[in-house]
Amino acid sequence: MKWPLLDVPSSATVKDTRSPSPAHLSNKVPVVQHPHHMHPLTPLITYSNDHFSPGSPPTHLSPDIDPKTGIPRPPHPSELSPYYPLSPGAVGQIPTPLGWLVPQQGQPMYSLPPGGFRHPYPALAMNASMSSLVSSRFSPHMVAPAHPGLPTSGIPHPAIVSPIVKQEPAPPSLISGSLDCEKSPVTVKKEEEKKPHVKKPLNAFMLYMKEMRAKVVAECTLKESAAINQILGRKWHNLSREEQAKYYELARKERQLHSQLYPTWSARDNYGKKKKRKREKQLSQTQSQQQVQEAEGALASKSKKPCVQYLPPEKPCDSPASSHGSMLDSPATPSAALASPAAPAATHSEQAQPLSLTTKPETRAQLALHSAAFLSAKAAASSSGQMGSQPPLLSRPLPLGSMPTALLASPPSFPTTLHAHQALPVLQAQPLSLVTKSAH
DNA sequence: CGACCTTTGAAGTAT
DNA sequence: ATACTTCAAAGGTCG
Repeated sequence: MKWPLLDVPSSATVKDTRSPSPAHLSNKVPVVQHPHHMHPLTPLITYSNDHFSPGSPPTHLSPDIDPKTGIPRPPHPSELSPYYPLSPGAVGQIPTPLGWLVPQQGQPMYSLPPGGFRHPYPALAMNASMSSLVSSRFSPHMVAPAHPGLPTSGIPHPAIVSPIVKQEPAPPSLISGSLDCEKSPVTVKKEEEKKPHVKKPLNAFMLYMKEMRAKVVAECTLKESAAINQILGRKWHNLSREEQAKYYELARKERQLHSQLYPTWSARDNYGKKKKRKREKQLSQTQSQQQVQEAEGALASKSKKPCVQYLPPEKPCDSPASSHGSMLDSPATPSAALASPAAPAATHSEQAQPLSLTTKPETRAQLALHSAAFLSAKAAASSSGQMGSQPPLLSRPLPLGSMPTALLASPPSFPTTLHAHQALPVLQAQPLSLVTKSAH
C-alpha cells in the first residue's frame, strides 16, 4: 500500500498559464517574485523522477567536486532546484542565471532582502561531509561567512535570508553555541548578524499557497493576504486527494532536499527569530475578515463580488486545481473530498452556509460542525474502503473513534498529525477541539 | 517601520 | 504520549 509516486512533471504541468499575477508586482521582495508565465511550482517540477526519486537522493545532491576549486560542481541547471540550489560555490559556476534569482527560470522559494544577498554563502560551498568537518554540531550557516576563496558573486540560497533582515536576535547561547562561547557578546552578536537565515522548507500548503495566491488575487478584489489565505485554506480543503498529494510530495521532497543541503539545520534554529505572535487577538474582527465575509455575502447572494469565482460549490473556479475536475467532484476518487477533513463539503456546505472564515471560536465551532456533518455523510459513503488512494489527512490524531478504520492508514508522504487548533472534521463536533485555536 | 492577520503543515518545546 | 508553540509565505492594515 505504497502511496504512488506522483508524476509531478506531468501532473503539475503548467497550471498557471494564465493571467499575469499581481503578485509579481509586489514591492516586498520583487526579486523573488516569479513571473506570471511561470508556474510557481515549476522549479519543483524539476524534481522529475528521473532526477529525484524518494529512494535515492537527487543526483545534484552528490555533485562532483571540482578538482580545481574543491567546490562541488553544479549539475546541469535543469537539475537544480531553484529552491535549494547547490552550494554558492557551485552556484557561482553555473553559467546560466540562477533559477531562484532569475525570474525567467522560476520562482525562488525563499525571499531575499530587498537589497539582495550580497555576500557569498560559504556554508553552501560545503557538501554534507565538508560541513561536518567544519562543524558537526552547527548548521552550515553557522559557519563564519567569510571565505576568501569563494567568488563574491556567490548567490545566496533562497532559503537563506540576509541576516540584515531584522529578525529579533535570539539568545546568543541558543544560536552561537560553543563556537562562540568564548567570544564577547558583542562579537557573538555581530557574527550572529552575519549568519544567514535558513528558512524552513515550505510545507504542502505553503507550496500550494505560493502557486495559487496569484490566481486568487487576480480574480478577487481582495488583496489582503489574510483574506486570501482564508480562501486558499478553503480551496486547499477542496482539493482532491490527488491534488493535495502532489503538494505533499513536493513538500516532502523539499524537506528532503533541505535536510541534505542543511544537514545540521533544525527548525529550532529559527525559533525566536520572529516576534512572538499575539496570543489573544481575535477579539475584534479584522478588516480582512470583514472583507471575506463581504465576499461570502456576495457569494451567498451570487452577486459579482470578490472571489465569487473561487467559492461556488459546483464550479469552484477555473483554477488548474479544479480544471480537471479533481477538486470537488473527481469521479475517479469518490472519496476525494475526504482529503480535506477539515473542509466543509464543497458541494454541500459552501453554498448552504457562508464560509466560516472568521477566527471567532464560535464560528469555528460552526465550521467544525459543518465539516462534521459533511464528513459524516462522506465517511458513510466511503466506508467501502479504497484505501489505496485514501487521503492521509484523516489519519490525524483526532477523535478517530468514529472514523472508519479504512481512513486511518496513510501514505508515507502525508501528514500524520492533526493539531487541535486546526479546523477539524470532528465527527462528533466537540467544541473542545476548537477552543485551543484561540491560542494560535 | 514592523507587527499583525490568516491559512495549513512540520517540527520544535513543554507537560 | 500528548498538547501546545513557532515558523514558513504574503501583503494589506494598523499602531
